[in-house]
Amino acid sequence: MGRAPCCEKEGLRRGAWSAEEDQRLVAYVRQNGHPNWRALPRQAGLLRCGKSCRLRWINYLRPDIKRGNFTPDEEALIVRLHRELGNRWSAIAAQLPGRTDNEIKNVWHTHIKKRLEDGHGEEKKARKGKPAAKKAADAVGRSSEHGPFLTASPGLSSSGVTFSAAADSAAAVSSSADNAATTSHHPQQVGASKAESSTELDSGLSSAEFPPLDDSFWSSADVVDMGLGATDEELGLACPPPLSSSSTRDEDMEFWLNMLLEAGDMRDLSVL
DNA sequence: AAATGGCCCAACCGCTGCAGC
DNA sequence: CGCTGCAGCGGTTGGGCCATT
Repeated sequence: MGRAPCCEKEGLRRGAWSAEEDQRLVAYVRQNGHPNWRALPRQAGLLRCGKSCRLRWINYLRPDIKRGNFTPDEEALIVRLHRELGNRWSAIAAQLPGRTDNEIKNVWHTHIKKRLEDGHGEEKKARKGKPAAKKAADAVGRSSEHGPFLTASPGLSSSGVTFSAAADSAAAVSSSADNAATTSHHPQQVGASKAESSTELDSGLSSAEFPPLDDSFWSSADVVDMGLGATDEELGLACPPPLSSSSTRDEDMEFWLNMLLEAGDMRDLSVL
């Protein structure tokens, strides 16, 4: 036993990530992928343990993360999957494109569980259930305060679904078919968030030292280069439905469920 | 206007499973 | 076949922010 700690603790930073750290991590992953999380921080010049880097990437910096409120559809799916899978958050997250296990776990504990316990689909009192706009603001606030040069996208759409990662570039690319996360987008909002993000970025960082990522960053080719693994196509998954005003959340959800079903991931589930 | 309480979420901790040797 | 190291997972916590008093 006595397994060695995951990382040498001395001299390593902990706590909230700075914009510079985020940028370093993203830049490094962009160039080299993440074949070895343990070695990554050293190679990337980060004073973090590999675990921390991995978590930050997976839960926050990944380009395909969807942020914002969970839709009723998503929540219903979570409830259903939780009933079947239990606390296997990663398995549940696998059925919710763009959502992380951590996020789902948080939502479960802070919203859904309480509602189920209450028995009537109401969240308690006023504050519970921050207004969507507020939630978005929170995300932005956090992001900008210690945060990610990638602001969590402030462009929270009315559907409550937004798309966070990679301020400029993600916004620019968000309509890309590669981007599994996006389900609805309002260009004007994206534009607004883009402007905000740039401002935050510019004010917080030396652009010379950390030049803004160009729009091509999040393109599929780059993402593949980043070592994120196979593209959806390579994994046997088709791209999500193209965005359109007629595309509904249900359709999107159904699409992904069908894809996963076809891929065999859910063969043993009676979900559908 | 200030104090307090509660909510939310990012991040950490510790354990498990798996692959390589 | 056991050991070791790594990635991944789930539980928990700390701190910021907002609503209420």
